[in-house]
Amino acid sequence: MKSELETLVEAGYVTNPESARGRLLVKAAHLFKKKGYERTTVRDLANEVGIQSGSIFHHFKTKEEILKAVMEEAIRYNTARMVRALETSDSTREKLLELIKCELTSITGFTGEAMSVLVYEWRSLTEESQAHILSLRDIYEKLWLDVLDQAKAEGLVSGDTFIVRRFLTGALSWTTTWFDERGGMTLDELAEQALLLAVKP
Amino acid sequence: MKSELETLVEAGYVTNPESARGRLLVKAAHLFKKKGYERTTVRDLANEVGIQSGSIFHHFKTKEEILKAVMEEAIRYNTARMVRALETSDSTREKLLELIKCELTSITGFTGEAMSVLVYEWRSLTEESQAHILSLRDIYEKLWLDVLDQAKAEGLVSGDTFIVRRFLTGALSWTTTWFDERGGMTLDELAEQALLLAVKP
DNA sequence: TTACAAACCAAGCGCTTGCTTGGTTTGTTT
DNA sequence: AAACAAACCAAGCAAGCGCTTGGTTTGTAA
Repeated sequence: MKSELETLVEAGYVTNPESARGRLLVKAAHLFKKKGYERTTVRDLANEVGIQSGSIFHHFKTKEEILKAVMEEAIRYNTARMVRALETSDSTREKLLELIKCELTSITGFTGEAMSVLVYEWRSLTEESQAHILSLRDIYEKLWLDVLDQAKAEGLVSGDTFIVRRFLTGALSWTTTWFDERGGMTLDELAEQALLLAVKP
Repeated sequence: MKSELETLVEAGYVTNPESARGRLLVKAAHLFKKKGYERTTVRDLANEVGIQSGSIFHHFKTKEEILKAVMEEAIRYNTARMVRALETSDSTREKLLELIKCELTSITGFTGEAMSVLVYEWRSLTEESQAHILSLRDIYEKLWLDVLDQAKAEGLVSGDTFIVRRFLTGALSWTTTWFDERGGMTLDELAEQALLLAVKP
């Protein structure tokens, strides 16, 4: 069976991570998370990929465009994964848990470094790029709010759904700094704990 | 009555914000939050303070030392405030609420910009500075964990206290990106909402 | 084999950066 | 008014930065 990633690549929705451009983006996400965007030079990045620094500009016009691409592809990929997860779950509680799992996976898994960059480095984007990324994030957030509003209507969640979502955003994105699956706790267990932040037992 | 800040200044524990060095730190925190540490040049900072860029190095040996000082003073100040708040509260539930209020105040109030810098810019510190700041943060975190452990012993909190604290850290620190007291919600109301993340109703 | 484009190299330009230097001003103490 | 230190200025250096350039290699398809 074709993986979701393959499907999205073939649709031209995200870059194939095995292409020259894709490998560059993966390494960029890695360095941008590890050292920060500004502290990472194009020479660092070229060295990591194994090419000359000038060759980078065959694939991207500017360094900032690399940062933008790292963020954009991460959002695209994870939005698609969330849409799919919502389709296959029934109850609202289950949908909420799936959203949490999806977000935790996006933070700790394949796109983890890119998601971290998205959170910490958005100030390094030009205003135009910021607006563009923000519009993509709005689509993502709409999925969350719709489910949370449904949960509230069912009495599953109390309190303002905007605030619940914001608390959750912070709590979940912060896991990137401490959670390690090797630490004895699985991601699903962590998701269950996180669900308790939002719903009454 | 003498303010807590004055007391700490006289004890030589933090820098007087009205001194030359103190004003520099306040402006630095402002710029570091607004533009990020790496994107802020010593010329930017000097311009904001109203001096020449070279004059900065009369007060600090390196640019990194400014960043370190911004972080260190913020932690010192807020740790002192937390200790004081715990002294004047009785029940564990009250202590927990006070901790949350303290942290929210540190994030949204006087030291807000510095706390934001602390969260987002620690990678720009040298390893030595990172270790130093971390040791100060450990003292701060110990206060939190002691209260949370007490709360768990009283059945007020369920689940691992480490994880509860980490969820809270993320949720609260994220408020810096969205909370605005002018938005109709007071800080105390927000604190009550945050308390619900940790304790059973 | 030829044709062509994608991918890359080697070299370096122009600019900005953190920081240094030697000297001057300002404020306080005696 | 003398003495001294804290605070600051004016000028610029050395290094590192993003990015450009003209040319070469590699892969692919007819």
